[in-house]
Amino acid sequence: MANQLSRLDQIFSALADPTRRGIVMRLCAGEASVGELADPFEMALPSFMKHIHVLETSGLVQSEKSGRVRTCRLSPEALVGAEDWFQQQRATWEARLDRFEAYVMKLKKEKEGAAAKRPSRTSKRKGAK
Amino acid sequence: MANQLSRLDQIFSALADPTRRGIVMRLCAGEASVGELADPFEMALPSFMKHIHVLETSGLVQSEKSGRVRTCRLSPEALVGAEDWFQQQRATWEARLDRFEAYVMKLKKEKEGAAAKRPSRTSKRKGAK
DNA sequence: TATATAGTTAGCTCCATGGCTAACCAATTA
DNA sequence: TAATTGGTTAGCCATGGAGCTAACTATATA
Repeated sequence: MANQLSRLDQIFSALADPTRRGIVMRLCAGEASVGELADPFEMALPSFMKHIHVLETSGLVQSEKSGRVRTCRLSPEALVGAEDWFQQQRATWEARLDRFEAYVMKLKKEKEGAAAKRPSRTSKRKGAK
Repeated sequence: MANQLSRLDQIFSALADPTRRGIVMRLCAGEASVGELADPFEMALPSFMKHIHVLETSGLVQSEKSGRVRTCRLSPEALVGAEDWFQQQRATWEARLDRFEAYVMKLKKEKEGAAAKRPSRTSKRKGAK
């Protein structure tokens, strides 16, 4: 029944929608009612509420109702969780780059070792900003 | 015609799928052929190729074919772009928290000012790791 | 040249997503 | 108590995403 999506699945697919990113951005600035949140969007309320619901089940947003107004706030743990994923990827990716750089340096050294015999040729890299 | 999804839409929805996150993680460790990438996944090749294609149009992955083998590599700019989005959210969110904290401090001070008359009560915060 | 390998294309299902309207509570406010 | 406001529920529809099989192309290899 329940498709048992992983937490990251839910967070990323929640953030894949511009309306929902808009909501999250708005909530980063502070809590707000559903009406306030919906105001900037040209969309029927029920449609909008679905977005809120998606954000809630993803764990990005919490809400509570008092009287007839529902107030939403960000729950940043989820956001941070996703951010962590990127940092992990970057870590392994940068580690590899370091190794690659070391490898290139080694190649370069070997080349320079052999360069005494042949005319030298500097290697080129494109787009090194 | 072309639905003109924003770059972030594409990146996040690309990362919303565990197969595709798997591919990205694998590619963080270095380039690989489609076959190598597909190997760990129990999935027909055409289905798998769709994932590769999604990753390519999102800008997360680049590939080139030489002979009959297509080699894929990460293009990290896209990843970094998404990571940036989180950092921006976090920035505004933390700025708010700072302001909030300042506000709480102010309240606290005012309270302490009045505390000479009434018994003091320390405010509590839950989950301050 | 025949066979195997590595992708690719075409085309089909299924169901999740994003939007809508209409009708419906339940608190406020007049 | 009647009307308004703020949200909710139900249900419809169109699109797109993720998977499949079958058949095809192009490059290596025997």
